[in-house]
Amino acid sequence: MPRDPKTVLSEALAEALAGEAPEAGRTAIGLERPKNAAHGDWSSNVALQVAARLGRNPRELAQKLCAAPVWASLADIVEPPQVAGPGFVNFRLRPAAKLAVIHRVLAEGERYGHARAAKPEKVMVEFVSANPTGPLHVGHGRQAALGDAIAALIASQGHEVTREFYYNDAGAQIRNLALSVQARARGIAPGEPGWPADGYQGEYVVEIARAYAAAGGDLEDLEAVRRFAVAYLRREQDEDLRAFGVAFDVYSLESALYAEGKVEEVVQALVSRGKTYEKDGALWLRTTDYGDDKDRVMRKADGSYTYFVPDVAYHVGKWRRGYTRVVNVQGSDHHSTITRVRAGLQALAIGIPAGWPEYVLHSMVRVVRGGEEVKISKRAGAYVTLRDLIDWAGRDAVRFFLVSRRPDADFVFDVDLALARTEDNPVYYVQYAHARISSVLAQWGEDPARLAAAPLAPLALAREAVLARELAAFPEVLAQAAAECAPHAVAFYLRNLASEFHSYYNAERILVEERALREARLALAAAVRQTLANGLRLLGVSAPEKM
RNA sequence: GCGCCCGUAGCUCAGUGGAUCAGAGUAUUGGCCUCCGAAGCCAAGGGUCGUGGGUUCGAAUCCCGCCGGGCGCGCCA
Repeated sequence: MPRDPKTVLSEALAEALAGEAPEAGRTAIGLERPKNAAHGDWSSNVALQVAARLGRNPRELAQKLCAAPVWASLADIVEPPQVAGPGFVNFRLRPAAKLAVIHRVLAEGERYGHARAAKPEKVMVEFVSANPTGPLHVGHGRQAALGDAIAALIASQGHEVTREFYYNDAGAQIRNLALSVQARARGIAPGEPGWPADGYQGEYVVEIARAYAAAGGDLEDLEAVRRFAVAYLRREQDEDLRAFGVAFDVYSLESALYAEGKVEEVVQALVSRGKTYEKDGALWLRTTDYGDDKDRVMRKADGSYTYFVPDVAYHVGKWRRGYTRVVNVQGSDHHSTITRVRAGLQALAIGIPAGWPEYVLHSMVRVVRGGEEVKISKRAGAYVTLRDLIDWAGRDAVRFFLVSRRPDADFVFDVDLALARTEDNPVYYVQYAHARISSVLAQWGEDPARLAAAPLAPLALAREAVLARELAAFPEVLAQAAAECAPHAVAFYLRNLASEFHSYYNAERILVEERALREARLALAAAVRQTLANGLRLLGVSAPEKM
């Protein structure tokens, strides 16, 4: 396998720099793909950076770098570099070097784009973590799609990833749920005498009450009602997640933290470290020492703990389990917890880095239907569930759509668009390219394995070079998306790759008479198909052969 | 009032640790199936990148003010 052009260029550039500007010392060589293809395949701004530091003329330095002797030895890979603009050094790869990626894709297959981490880490992605007080709604769907894709991306870079779901089964809200079910079972409706103050009004509560009665449950036993309701809703949530293609490795329970004494342990540690004080009958944590705008209550006057205390205990557990990188995917309405949890962890001084854990906060999903916004209110019970979305638009479309926007961007999910115009969803566009290529390969009828060695020299068209260039970018797209927890970059990449293929397909025929050209084009198409499939898989979307 | 996030084409959104493009989809208009899948392709029109300053050779991108929107600001979770 030929060496990666980027690495070759980077090393050669470093050598040229050492020759022309030894006083620059060791400098990071920035090499990137120009957005504008007219500027070549690779471009470096190293002359601009170094010149600014040394007080030299950037364009002149760039000229000297271009004239360095090293390029002559790389003549079979790259054309002589060119200076452009204020001092960029631009590279244009030789056609053969550019097309070589096709063989690489076909050789690596499902692994193409994946990387072997120099230092594999134990990574946990915690997401969804919905409390068992109701069905999963659209916001949970966004979180499930995001979290699963982020986990897959990080795993693709060679790290060991665990998907974890944490649920709060110990708080006041669970008690409210139990009281609501009990009330419904007694025939009490919201607003009527006997209805709990913060009761859950959704229809699903009626269903749980009915099921509890059918199972012969004792209405007076609130603890039994609670267990039944939690189990019922957990089962429903699991079914929805399964239908969405999301699976977790570990489920953690808040109640277990109490049962195992982890919460008490953390409180004691904080007290003995002098990070707390008593005031107004409550126990406070000095979170202001760690950037919070005021101290926070840990133990209320009634003796119970506030919600973030078990959360700190939970994260101590994550750290002790060896997760050096933890990504928590949460709605932006929880952003204030970040400071508190990190403050608690820092106050314990057990070696946890200041920025640990990482958080990916996503904005709320606004659902629009019939031109009007559907308010999401769990208490009122009127909201769009994840199950609804899957039923309307299908799993692939929902997952692709929910993951194709930046997490922190506002998000409008137009139900009518998903319902009535499913064919306009970009996911079909990408899948269509995959199916189209599959169809061409089937029509060709020979063994695709042969294509892995097909000579590529016949690929002389500009469009073919563009496709090869796009294919070569895939590994970098994945690496960056994984580092930045930005799966939407993959969705946009796939959209673009599909677009370039459709364009090529319409302009040129693949199954031409001439055998050498035919097989070269088939190899290119097969490489595109493989890359599309690899990208879709990371997003949890299927890559159909027919549709 | 304070904190975090956001403001880019009619609409939905990319690009945002400077230089080398203001872009995609959609909508509108006009073309392309005797030929590998028309769920496709080609083309046109459409934006002083919320606004006013600042830094720089260069700002959608960085800094400050303002306007507009979202989310938080509880001994709720």
